[in-house]
Amino acid sequence: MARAELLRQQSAHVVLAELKVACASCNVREICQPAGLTQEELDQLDALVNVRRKLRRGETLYRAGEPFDALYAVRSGFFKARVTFEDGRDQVTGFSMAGEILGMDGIGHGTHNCDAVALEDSEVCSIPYSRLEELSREISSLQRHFHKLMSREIVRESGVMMLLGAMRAEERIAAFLLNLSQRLSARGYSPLEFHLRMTREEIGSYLGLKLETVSRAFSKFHNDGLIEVEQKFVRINSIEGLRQIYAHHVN
Amino acid sequence: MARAELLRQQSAHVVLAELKVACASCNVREICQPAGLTQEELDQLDALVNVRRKLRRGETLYRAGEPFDALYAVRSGFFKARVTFEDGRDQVTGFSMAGEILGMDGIGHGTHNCDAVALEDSEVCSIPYSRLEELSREISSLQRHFHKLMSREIVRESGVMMLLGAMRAEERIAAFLLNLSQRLSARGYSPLEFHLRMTREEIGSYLGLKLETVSRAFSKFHNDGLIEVEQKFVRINSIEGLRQIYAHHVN
DNA sequence: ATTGTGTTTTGACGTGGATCAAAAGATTGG
DNA sequence: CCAATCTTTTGATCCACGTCAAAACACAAT
Repeated sequence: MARAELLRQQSAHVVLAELKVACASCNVREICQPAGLTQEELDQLDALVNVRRKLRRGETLYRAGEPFDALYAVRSGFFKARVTFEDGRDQVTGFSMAGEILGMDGIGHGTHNCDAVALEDSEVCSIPYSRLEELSREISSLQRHFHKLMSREIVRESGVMMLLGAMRAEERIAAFLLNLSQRLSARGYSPLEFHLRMTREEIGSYLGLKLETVSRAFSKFHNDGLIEVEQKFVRINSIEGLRQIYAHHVN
Repeated sequence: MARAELLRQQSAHVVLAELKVACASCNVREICQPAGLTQEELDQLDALVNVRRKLRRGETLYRAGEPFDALYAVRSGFFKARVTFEDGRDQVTGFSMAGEILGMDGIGHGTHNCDAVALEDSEVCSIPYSRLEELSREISSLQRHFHKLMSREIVRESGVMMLLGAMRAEERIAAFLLNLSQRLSARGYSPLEFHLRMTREEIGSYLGLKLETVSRAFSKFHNDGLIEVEQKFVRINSIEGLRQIYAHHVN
């Protein structure tokens, strides 16, 4: 139901986009819809977020080391952020879904710090950074909004540090599922049924685990009646059960 | 991203306090100076960073959940950032030395996300956040500087995620020592001899290890002739040797 | 100095998750 | 459709680090 509603909004948006009414009607809320903007400010924002880019599954939006000049709002699709070591191994540092912002790691040093890879066919709006800076000097609610986004990314990462540093395998995976569920829910999708866009190996990389461990945890949760898993499809039977694993921690 | 890059990023906290002319008397040695400020702008910055606060060892600068209203520039001393679970366990998410900024995690939700605890007698300058926002709307170089600070904190944390997710105990500890060495060096202290301000347990918490593992790694490095350790005092005999451990990685 | 408390080291042992291996599904391309 | 490749599952074994324990050591208060 919620999903159908969102899809309806998305298709309506495509039509409107051609009429240059992008941000106000876009389901991407992260940066493009701070509250309390005047019509004029909304128009300025629309002008800011102008360039669209489509990516096929597997394509990279940007790579570590490339010059940074824009943030990206994910309009549709799913991305992973990845850092690669010299020896070829890589670590996934985050996943981004529609309505989230990519690229804030590049501001600090003027070059991207990681690769952003589309895990399915995706579309992004690019937000030229220099113009975002200008506009946020004029529109204080945009400024505040942008600062909150950056800060929340800091908080998100310190959450992952806790996952990695203080929790055991099953707790990490329960936390991962709950987090995904909550983010999907916040965007109008079902919090209880969804498709994983990433492989077990990518989940493992993100959580500091091996793919076999991820697989075993999924099987365990299934046997305990907490979830259904069929390949990439997940149904959560007991949010509360997952919370208990997550909250079990030590003790 | 190259491993050397990771180290650089972890260490690169730039200071807001360095923007402040009155901080000429500050013992913090600036790394870089902001460009293009008029005298009037400098005076405005001067007024911004006004309130000082001294903390004794063990005191908290702020606690998770408290309302956020200011950032803090560490003038002297040493802090840890810590997140506490409901069950009483805590995880150290970072260490801050003189010349670094604390509190950016609070912007996103208006409340602090972690505790900041002084590990030795320390002094901070507080920077009222609402005035920082105002001023950064007027002074674009301040705005840019602030954004870089936030972004570098994001990058620093993703570096820690890599430590925690992809490296083994001795590699983490070598990386930790190298990072500390580099940050101290950047502030004019010796990169080869320093006092640890935190306990083995706090190092372990930060690195996702137990204190015994930290202690054993120190002993191992000592036996291999890479470092001298006597309680909190550390002398690095071979930066290169530590780098090799750090770069050795699995396989 | 003395006592108490917190920190560090080291040894012995246990275990959670990695590694190795193999087979069963999925997915893609011809 | 089939063949090739990638992904997932599951079992068996291993080992890096955690856990438990004890003693040495540092430091602060008295």
